[in-house]
Amino acid sequence: MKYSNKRDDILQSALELIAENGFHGTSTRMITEKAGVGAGTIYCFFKSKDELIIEIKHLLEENILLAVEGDYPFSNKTVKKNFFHLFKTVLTYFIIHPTHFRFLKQYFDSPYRESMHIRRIIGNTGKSNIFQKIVEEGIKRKIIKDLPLFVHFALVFGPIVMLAQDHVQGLVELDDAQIHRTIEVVWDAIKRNE
Amino acid sequence: MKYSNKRDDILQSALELIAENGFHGTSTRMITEKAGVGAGTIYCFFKSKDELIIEIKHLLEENILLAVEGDYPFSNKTVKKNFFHLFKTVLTYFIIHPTHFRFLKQYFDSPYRESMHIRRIIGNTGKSNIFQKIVEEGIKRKIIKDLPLFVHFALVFGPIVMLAQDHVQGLVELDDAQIHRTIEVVWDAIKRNE
Amino acid sequence: MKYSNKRDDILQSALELIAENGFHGTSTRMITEKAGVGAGTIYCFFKSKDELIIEIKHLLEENILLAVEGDYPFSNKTVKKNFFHLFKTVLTYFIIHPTHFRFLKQYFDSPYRESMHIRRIIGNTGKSNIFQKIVEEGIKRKIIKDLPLFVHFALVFGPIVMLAQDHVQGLVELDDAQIHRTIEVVWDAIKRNE
Amino acid sequence: MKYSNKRDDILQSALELIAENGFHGTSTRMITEKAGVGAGTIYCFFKSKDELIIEIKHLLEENILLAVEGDYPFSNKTVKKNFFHLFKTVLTYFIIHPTHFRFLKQYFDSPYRESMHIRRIIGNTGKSNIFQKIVEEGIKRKIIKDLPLFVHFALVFGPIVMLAQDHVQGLVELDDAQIHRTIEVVWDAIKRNE
DNA sequence: CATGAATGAGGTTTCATTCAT
DNA sequence: TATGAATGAAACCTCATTCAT
Repeated sequence: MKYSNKRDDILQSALELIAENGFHGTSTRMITEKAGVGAGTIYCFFKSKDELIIEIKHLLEENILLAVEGDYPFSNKTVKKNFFHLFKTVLTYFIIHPTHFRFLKQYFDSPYRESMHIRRIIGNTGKSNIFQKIVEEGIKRKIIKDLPLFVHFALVFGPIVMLAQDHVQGLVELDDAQIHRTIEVVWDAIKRNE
Repeated sequence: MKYSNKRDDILQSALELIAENGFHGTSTRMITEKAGVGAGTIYCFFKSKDELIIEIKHLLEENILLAVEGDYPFSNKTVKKNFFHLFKTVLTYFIIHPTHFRFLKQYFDSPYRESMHIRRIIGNTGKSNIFQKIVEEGIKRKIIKDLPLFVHFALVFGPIVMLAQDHVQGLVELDDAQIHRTIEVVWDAIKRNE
Repeated sequence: MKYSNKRDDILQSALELIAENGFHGTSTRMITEKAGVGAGTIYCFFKSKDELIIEIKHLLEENILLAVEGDYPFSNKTVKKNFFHLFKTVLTYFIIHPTHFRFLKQYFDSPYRESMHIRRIIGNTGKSNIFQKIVEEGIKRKIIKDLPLFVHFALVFGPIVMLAQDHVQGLVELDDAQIHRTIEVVWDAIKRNE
Repeated sequence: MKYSNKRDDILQSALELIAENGFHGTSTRMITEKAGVGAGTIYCFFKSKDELIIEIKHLLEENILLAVEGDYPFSNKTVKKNFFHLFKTVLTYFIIHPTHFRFLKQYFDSPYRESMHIRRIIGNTGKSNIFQKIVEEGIKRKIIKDLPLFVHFALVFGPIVMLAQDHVQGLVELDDAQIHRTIEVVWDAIKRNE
């Protein structure tokens, strides 16, 4: 095994507590108590509370990327199919993993790491910029409206985040049918008329 | 004048500091120093730091509502015109008052007041529910798609918040033409086809 | 009054505790408890534990300088009389104020402030460098041996520090007669033969 | 070999680190890392960090004693020659081994082991009290002034320590000629006039 | 209404030490 | 003998809040 159990326990406890109470509402003491380890054990694995938080962020990013890319062959499909897949996978991921969503929302929105933005996860980060590719191909093929990428991003991920937020807060229930209808509507926004 | 100058100074200082540094990054000491008042003076006007923050939120809410309603006669116009007015006013407000946007973003996203949500400002709160009225009328008249209100909300305010965020962070410049084009696209999403 | 009582209480408690237990053996908690103030009160007056310690050092330095210069007119006397006065005053000061001696010894010897040295107090600091003047005048008048200043310094203050240390540790009792005889001997070292 | 390599490595690392950073500035972790051993290995050889430090002190004491006694036949020589030999050897030892000097200075000056004193190394301790013998013989033969031993000690070792300190801190360069001249001056102090 | 000295609970982090391997 | 993961007490410091003025 790559890491000891305790390391994982700490990561999991921190993820859940921070999703619940925010960074500043979560003391290292709370984390270690929930994880069932000694108060100093965090510092066997992470240089500081900050590093722990950044590590969680990295793990979640990898996770989401995996969910989106997975074994789905983007290159064999139509622009519309790719778009539907991306939208559905991301929204579903947030609904299935509300804790991850809440953590990331706090991470990107808080002044904790000012320079980051949720788009970095799905949009432009690292090896992957699936969304950008879909949009650019759609524009080139005259399937999608010719708007700046950041507008497309806002049109697509703005609703995703807000719906996930509603769901996570228990204000609404999103089933597959509802999600599918919503994607159709967003597609109406970005697709070219006629 | 309704309030003493000192009270206003405290509110203004707190608003700016919190927009910049977040709730937990802003100590009462910072607020009183920036406001040029004594360390204890906050407690002449507010029961606690929390109450101060809630008061700021209320004031901003009123402000935005005023900007949206202002002297615009919603009842004399078409659904589309009303929608365009609402979208443009809200987004423009956030762009003109980045400090307000940042404060509210932090307020609603943080676990500070778990039960709140940005929709409460514009959507459903208190005396006003303009958005709801526009949507319901549009649905009744078969101009707007028949979707749950919360979906419409996500489709409209999701992009607004994300664009405002981009603008506030200095990632993009949103001029009137750009805003107008974006509204058209969102309208494509929610309007009925044919 | 320039400072509140509490500030003085903290200074005094810190001085005594550090003289007894050293810097690292003295926690801020010990200081505040001995001073009878709250745990955070140190930070009303000093930016950090370090600043508190530095402030104590400054006060002691001023004190010693005052004792040495006082109203003694160095310029009216012979080199030998001036030397006797300086030696006696410094050694006596350390004997009367063993706490001050112990604090300063720890301050200058510990790697706390590596760059400092006990000579700075009496020798070269700030406006005053009495010892240097005495030595230089003595050399010019051919009363004192022509050696580098630092050697003279070691010859004179080395024994002073070591005797004070003996006294402070209770190993010996130094009375005025003993001190006087000792000065004579040190004078034998630095004075020119014939 | 008497001790395992690891034990020696720990002793050497601790000596160097403590000379550089002081007792409290040197963690057991630093020592074991520098020594290239496991974190717990210290406790295979020493009951505690304190015991390790005391062991180092003992080793250094033995070392210095060896340097002073070496194969120099104190009993065949004059008081003055013996005195010169002792002074020169001790000062030179400190200059050659600045790490040892710094360690011992910290050890004796800190409240770490309150009861100790530098004199114990050379003066009165254990099997050896060379300095005492020289002084007593000098007094008996009317070569050295009839002063208490501790005064002689201060007169001789006070300057030694202070010069070594200057040298170690890089404030001065002490060559053999300089050392020799200095011994002459100290000798002027303690020798009987006429 | 206004102050600011004072508080002390609670925050993150360090570190000597232990113990199962 | 040797390890190093794990511990938890204790360190320094921050900060919302109080209260005598």
